[in-house]
Amino acid sequence: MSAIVSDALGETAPDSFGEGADAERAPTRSLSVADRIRASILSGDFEPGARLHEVRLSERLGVSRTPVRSALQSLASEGLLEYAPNRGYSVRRFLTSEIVDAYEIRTMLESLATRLAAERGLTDAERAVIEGALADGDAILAKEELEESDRIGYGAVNFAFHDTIHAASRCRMLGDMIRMCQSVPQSSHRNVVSFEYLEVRRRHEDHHRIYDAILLRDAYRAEMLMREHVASVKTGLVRSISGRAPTRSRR
Amino acid sequence: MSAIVSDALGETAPDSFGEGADAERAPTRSLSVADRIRASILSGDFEPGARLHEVRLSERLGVSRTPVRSALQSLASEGLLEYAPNRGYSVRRFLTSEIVDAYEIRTMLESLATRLAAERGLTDAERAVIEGALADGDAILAKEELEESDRIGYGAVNFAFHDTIHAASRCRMLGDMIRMCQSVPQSSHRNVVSFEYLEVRRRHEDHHRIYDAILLRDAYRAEMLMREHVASVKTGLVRSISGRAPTRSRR
DNA sequence: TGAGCAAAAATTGTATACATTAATTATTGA
DNA sequence: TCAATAATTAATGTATACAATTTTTGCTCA
Repeated sequence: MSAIVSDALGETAPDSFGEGADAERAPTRSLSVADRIRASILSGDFEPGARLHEVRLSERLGVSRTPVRSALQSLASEGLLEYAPNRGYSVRRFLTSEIVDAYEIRTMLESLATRLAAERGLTDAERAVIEGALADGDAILAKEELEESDRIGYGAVNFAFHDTIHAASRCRMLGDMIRMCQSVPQSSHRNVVSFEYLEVRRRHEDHHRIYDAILLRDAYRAEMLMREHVASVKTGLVRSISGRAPTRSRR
Repeated sequence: MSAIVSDALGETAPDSFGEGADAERAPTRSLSVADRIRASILSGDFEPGARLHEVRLSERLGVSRTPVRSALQSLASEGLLEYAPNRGYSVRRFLTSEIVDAYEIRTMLESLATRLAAERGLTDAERAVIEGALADGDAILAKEELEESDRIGYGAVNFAFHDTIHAASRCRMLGDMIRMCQSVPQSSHRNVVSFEYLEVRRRHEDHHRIYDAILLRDAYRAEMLMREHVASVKTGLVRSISGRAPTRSRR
């Protein structure tokens, strides 16, 4: 992987609860604890719906309940946990419909981010990261077939590409919202849903076209390309959720 | 105003810090305090950028720092406050560009919500609320001119219409995100930016058309109508920000 | 045996004391 | 007089004790 891309990733090792140097660098215990619990949840340490007991977490993490409570509140506001007054926090359950809906939302948000990035232009650093990601992806695909081990590598490429566009939109709120969408299972850019060679190559070609459109400042084309790009991933996901139609949220 | 609409509004009186029956009903102090501080900020009690000292707030509200801290964290995650580690919370400043960007985002989110509402259909109660709002708006506009006192009334109508569509999208995340957009100054549905008769009438006609499209389950037309509807409000806002182009965020 | 209820335990919510960091003021030196 | 720095003040961060609520347990009674 190009050094530029791996730098841009921040490379948070999935140190589930083992206080990585990363977490230790956080300015307060509350933030560090939030990072550690988040990583733990995303790596699947807790079942969906599982309660997170404040005392147990505080003992396990070696801090008092205060920073734990603060961290849990943060994670709930990120959409990772559910909160009920006097009953604490639990890992959020996602209905299939919510996962699909999150893709609908992301389709709109990412295409908007791409339009704004095209309108506002890229910095030199951002161009370098994207070009690195595109080159890395080209290299992975040059083999004409994909191994399971390429999943992580291409996941990083995919993440770097999209994340840099989010940053280039120069709109913090947009980045925050896209991050919320990504806390939904199977919706992270690191997770490449369908991993067949032709699918991945097609999506990588999309990346090239989107980047070209951004460089040419063709905001409308960039927006539409990204919309189709994300929407096609959603379609793939829906198809992969077996044959049955996505279940609708009850009420 | 029709009873149905005013019911649907929940009518949170702007009781800046006076613990309304509403806040008192909250299950925990943290939540009640958050409600009271939020109302206080939105009613303009604090300058943008003003620090919110935990001790002063806790004294003023008659609670300890614990629920105040929890409330401040909530408000920061809503986008109303800014947080810096070891330096506390302050009222978020919005650049003009951020206000405009929030409208761009809302345009996408609200049009998506409208499409989903059309696809998924309305409950009887939702139809009743919207029809009430439309009738109330018709009544206000029947006079062929608007007084300043109509601002609040039409604001309520506007809010009821949009809020019901958000609910009908059956997508909590979408509602949350639209709420984040509305914490941006001048971006609440209650705030009717331009209040000239012809402008308001045009927008109210939009409401009628959007509702028709939803009833007919014409998802694409409903989406596009809402997109244009919100975008036109944005355009009006940009025009009203005097002649100069909206300032771009630095960096 | 099971439903209903009461007591106990466990868990979250709040207050407060202390620790740590940032901001302010005072002091020293040139 | 001003700049740099030390001492002080004030603010936030954390730990812990207590209060209120929820959940569990075990009992009673039909």
